[in-house]
Amino acid sequence: MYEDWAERWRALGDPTRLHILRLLSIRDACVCELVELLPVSQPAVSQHLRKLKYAGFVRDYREKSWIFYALRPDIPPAITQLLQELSIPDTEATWLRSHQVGASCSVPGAVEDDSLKVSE
Amino acid sequence: MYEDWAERWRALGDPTRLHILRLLSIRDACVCELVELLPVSQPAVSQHLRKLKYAGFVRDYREKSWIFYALRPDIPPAITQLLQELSIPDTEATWLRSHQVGASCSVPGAVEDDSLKVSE
DNA sequence: TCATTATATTAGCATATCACAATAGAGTGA
DNA sequence: TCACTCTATTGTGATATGCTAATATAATGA
Repeated sequence: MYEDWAERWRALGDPTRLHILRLLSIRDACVCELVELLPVSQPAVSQHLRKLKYAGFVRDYREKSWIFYALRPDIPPAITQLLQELSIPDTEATWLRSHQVGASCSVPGAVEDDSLKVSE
Repeated sequence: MYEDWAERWRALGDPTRLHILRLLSIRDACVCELVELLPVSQPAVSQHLRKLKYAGFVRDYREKSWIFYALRPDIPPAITQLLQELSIPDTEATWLRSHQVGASCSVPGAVEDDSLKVSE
């Protein structure tokens, strides 16, 4: 009976997933953007996103070549509020706000702009 | 940086610990009372309490032979609120409210009253 | 002090979790 | 269709978690 709730809490119990949620609180992002901003591999990001989706914290939608993830609007306000308390490095917030959605991944025709890259 | 928060969330990510917190939201309880109400062994309860204590959700204090655990008053209201949404079986709530603190454990001089026992 | 009770700790096992590398699947656009 | 990119899945290994049984520690009271 408590297991369902525990599973939801557990989804928040990983630093990488908290990081992802915090990034998504700035704006929707596609997987490849998250991969650029996070210090883990693409499969790791993918699996974290799956857990967050299953737990009901994010939803995904396709747009062109990318699959975007977004915070679900129906997250309990209490949790949203607690997430807001997580600080986020200025570099990351700036990166997300200054990049056009999807513009960071090397898809044909995408803008190449490494000047603001956080990693590497 | 997110690890500290993740650890706190993780403490909530187990059904037995949620159960414990829910019970403590009714009244303080000693370990042996919790052991009676929970379907796990005494060492398991003890270890869960240690995690909850470390995560800052509960405090403990000694009284006579028993060590009581109590919800900490400084839990973020958002979390307290979410905990309130967990239902609790009437049997357990009744048991806790009808028993005198500490009266259920077989200490010399303690009242023997199995009539309201939940388990066995 | 000694026996008893309450709680904590340790040891050991089964399972879950998280990471990466490798691979598979699905769109896109030429 | 083919080549390329993006994302998901699978396999595997290291570590963490949760449980019980056994043991240790601490307080009580005769």
